[in-house]
Amino acid sequence: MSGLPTVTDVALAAGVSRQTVSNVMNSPGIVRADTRERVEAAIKELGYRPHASARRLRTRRSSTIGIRLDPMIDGISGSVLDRFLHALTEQADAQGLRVLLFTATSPDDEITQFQRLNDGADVDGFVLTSTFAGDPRTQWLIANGISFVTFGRPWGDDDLNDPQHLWVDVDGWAGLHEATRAQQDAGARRIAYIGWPSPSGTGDERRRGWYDAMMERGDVSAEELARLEIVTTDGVSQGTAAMTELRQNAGRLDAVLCASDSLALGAMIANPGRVPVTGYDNTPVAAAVGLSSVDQAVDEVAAGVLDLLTGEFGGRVHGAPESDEPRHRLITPRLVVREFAAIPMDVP
Amino acid sequence: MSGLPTVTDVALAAGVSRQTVSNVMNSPGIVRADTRERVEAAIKELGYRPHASARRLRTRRSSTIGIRLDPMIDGISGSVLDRFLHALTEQADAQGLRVLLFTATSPDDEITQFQRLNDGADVDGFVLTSTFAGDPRTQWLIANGISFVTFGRPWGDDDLNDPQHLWVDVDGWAGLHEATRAQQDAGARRIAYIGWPSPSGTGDERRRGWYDAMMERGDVSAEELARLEIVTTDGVSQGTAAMTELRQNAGRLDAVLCASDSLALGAMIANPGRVPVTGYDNTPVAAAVGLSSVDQAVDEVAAGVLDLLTGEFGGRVHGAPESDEPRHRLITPRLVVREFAAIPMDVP
DNA sequence: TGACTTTATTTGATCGATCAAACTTTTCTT
DNA sequence: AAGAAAAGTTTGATCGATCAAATAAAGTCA
Repeated sequence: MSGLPTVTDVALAAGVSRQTVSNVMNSPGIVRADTRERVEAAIKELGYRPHASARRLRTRRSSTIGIRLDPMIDGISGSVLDRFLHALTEQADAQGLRVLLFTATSPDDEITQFQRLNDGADVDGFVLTSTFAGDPRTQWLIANGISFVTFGRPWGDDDLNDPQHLWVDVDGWAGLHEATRAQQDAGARRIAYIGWPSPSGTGDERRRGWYDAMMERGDVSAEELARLEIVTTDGVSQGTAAMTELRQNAGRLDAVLCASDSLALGAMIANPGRVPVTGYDNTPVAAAVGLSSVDQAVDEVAAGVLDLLTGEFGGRVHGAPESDEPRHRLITPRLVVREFAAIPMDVP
Repeated sequence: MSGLPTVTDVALAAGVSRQTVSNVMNSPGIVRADTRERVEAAIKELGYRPHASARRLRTRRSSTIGIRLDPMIDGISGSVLDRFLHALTEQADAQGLRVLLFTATSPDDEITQFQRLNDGADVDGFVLTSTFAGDPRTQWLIANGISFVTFGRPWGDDDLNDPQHLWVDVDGWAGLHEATRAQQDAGARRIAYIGWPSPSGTGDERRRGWYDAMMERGDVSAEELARLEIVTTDGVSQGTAAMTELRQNAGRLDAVLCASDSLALGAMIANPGRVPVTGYDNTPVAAAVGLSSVDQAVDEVAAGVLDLLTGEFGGRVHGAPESDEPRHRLITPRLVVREFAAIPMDVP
């Protein structure tokens, strides 16, 4: 025994066979108690650690999940995915799963990577983020029978209930509905919304949350509501511009809700009246400047992803399709309320 | 051939032996050109992909590097490590290396993970972040002959030139020196510095950059300089407090430099005089609010790390110790100057 | 007790690739 | 052109674990 100890070494030391050692590690139940203890002692004694690659070669599974690390975009909202990655890694670790990162320049390139990692038995499955309508990646994975779970629901028409597409998502509707309610309960009537142009899966959901809550209360007529809504692309300066426009055209404002923290930060900058502003994503920026925000609860998302991936359907996408356990999780976000602290700022 | 094609399948198809196929992939030089083409055609034809785990079992190397994903701290500065991770993954991918994530609850736990991943042939080496004085991790890795590179120089007394400790770091001194110079060139004389308590490896470096630049110019006496310096722990509100204190006790302020973007953001909040504030890390927050900041150039850091890891010394830490190629890289950061945009804000 | 299960353990084969050494072909010497 | 050296290719063994099937031990029942 020159290098690290192997099963054979342990078997020899414990006076049993290789297979028994293997059984102690993988199916302890079928080994008699006293034998098991002897083997466990030998394992400890020799400091034995199973050779992961050898095991993978034989079992054809790697206990590793692959996830693509998206390129950094603006940075503010990008941190949500980073936080998700943290949560995922932490929880995967706790289950003995490893997380392998990779990058890709396009969806097609990403598919190439899927193939490479899957064929090499590098990973057992994938976690996808940033899904979009007509996403070729999910189609390819399904066609090739590779396990995966998406963070983000499928936005295609009839994909939502595709039994082969497991997904976890955050209920943006509920998030904005709650945020709107919170402002209403605090006495606000005229609550504006700065959102993204349609069609945008997530954006439309969030907008609807605000819209429904407003309509339910009925404080504002439908026509007035239209004046309280502004559509713009994401970004801090866009938020500032939108807020300026609202102040000029929307009449009195009791509160402003935004589709993202970037927009919210921008809105705060042009907010001398100190109207309460609420963002979305609860990014570090929101925490730093004391901005209320809707928190996506990445921990719960990560838990859901792993649950689906390793659960009844997870080992293999095609496993046990007859069961009727739900194939997705819709997480309700949490509203984080912060004092309207060191803000507002003045436009120079 | 039921499953995926193997070397044997390719060999059969190309009319050569397994080993020749293997040679085509690993040492193309020793295979005759026409044979090689035939094999390559067969590989393409069959869509053959080598089985990563099998290869690892045999070669005892994995082409994978492990990196611990630090727990999220405050979030603002934490994004530097996330950006580094992005850069590392991207560049590792380009070199055919994979990045495996893991988490740990303490340095000792991290060492346990090192052992597990190393023994299982899961990784060839590690990238460490957030090193500190007397770090047990580097000692353990050196003692066990495991390859690693740290992002962050060793802070122990005589470790800096330890030939077994490869490291890459950003020259904080140069960063603050340049930032100070930039303000001086713009006409500023009385430049304050908000930093961290000593001893702090990185913090002390940065402070010294400011201090040296101030002394070189000689606009301010040493006693006055002491009044222009404030020491505090990191955080947005600490930055606000420090700025308030400076305004009360330090006399006229022409500019303020901070050890972090968190402090800088805080400083800006208590900055009605619109004194130029410069942060450190060039985080998304700095970009969003239009704050000048020192950029750590994570791309260069990542390149340096990979270079050291895969280079002459990288394959094995103990490899070729007789060469005199430098065993570390000191990256010069870049000052990112931004207009003092939508800020300042007023304290309510 | 002896035949018959059930439970526990062992043996031989295998996963897919590469290493090391043997072997064959080509190229170089003189 | 014969013999030596170099280049190219093939064969058998091996990495460390698990699977599948065979064997041994323990427990059950008439």
